[in-house]
Amino acid sequence: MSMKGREVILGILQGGPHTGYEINDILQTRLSHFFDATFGMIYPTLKKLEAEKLVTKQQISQTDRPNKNIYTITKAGQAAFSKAISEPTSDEILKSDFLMHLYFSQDLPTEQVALFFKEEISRKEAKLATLQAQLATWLENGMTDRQQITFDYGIAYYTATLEVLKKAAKSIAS
Amino acid sequence: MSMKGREVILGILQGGPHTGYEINDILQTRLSHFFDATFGMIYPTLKKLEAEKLVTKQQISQTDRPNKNIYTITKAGQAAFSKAISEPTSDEILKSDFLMHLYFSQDLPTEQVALFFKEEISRKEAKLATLQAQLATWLENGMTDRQQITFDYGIAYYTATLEVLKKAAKSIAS
DNA sequence: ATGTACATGTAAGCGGTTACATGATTCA
DNA sequence: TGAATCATGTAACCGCTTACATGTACAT
Repeated sequence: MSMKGREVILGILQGGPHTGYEINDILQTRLSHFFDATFGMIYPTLKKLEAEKLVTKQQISQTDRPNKNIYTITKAGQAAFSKAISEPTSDEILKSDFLMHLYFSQDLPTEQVALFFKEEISRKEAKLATLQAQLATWLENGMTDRQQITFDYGIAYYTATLEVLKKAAKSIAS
Repeated sequence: MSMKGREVILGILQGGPHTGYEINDILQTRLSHFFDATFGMIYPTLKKLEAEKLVTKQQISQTDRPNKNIYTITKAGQAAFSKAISEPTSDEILKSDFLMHLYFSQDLPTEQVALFFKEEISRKEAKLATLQAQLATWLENGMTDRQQITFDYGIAYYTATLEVLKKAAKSIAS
């Protein structure tokens, strides 16, 4: 079994105490090319983790901004995380709704397929830009060599697939 | 919302009647780089689809092999599929347990990380080989130009990521 | 006026996973 | 003798999605 939201959140908290909002931010900017998270998953998971005593919550009252909860990993949490990270890795999974549409698009008009391409290319370019924009800040705040590999992987993945997409988009238009 | 198992199975049945076993085979060989399916999902989905009258079942008794059920899409099923395929496409999602391990691997010994790399490279090479091996048969049985793009995408994706992985594996070993 | 950043939560339910159960035939 | 191919299913459960609910401050 692969690492779930539970273990991923513990992993982020290993790097220091954070609020749910900050956890989401890290996930969206640095891990978004290989994990997808939403608040709907983050907050309930944090609650469960607290109930299991794998993290502790510190409530901070703020006047100008909404109150916040800062979560800190416990010893038990660190043990749970160490165990998870040592487990063998499982298969990578790619789910592409765009490729699925394309695969079964025989009865769709060219214009509609062209629109699907346009949208997928935009989304990927945006994702690539977000990742590239992160590099500077990330290097300043401390990026390990191993994390750099996950970054390179993301760049290569977006670059290679965008190239196929752009070539194909041209060919179907003609 | 993206296409779920339900719509994917309807899409395959648009191409002709099939058993659950055959549906799995198509999914594993031609769509495995952008969709993941298991029997645990296929059979229950087929059952629901039949209950909703989107497909019909024909039972075939066999003596030398297990009996089988051949499913055929109905008009209502075709309508449901047409609707689904016309919907806008949603974001691609990549889940990589390997990259997650790598991202959080600071406390793991080099040898263990090296093993993770080795396993991930093997898995990806196997996937790439399966896809490439399909090409000939697929072209014979009829492959649309649009399906060819999904194939090219898979090859590019595996090739580019394998390259990053192989380079990185060398660098961490030293 | 509109959007973005900050900030947290719940309830219902879906869609899939995991584990189990069965069994003949053919090929190496 | 073991593995692969053919072939189908169920039951329990989990993990996440979706939709909803709320509110301030600041910038454009």
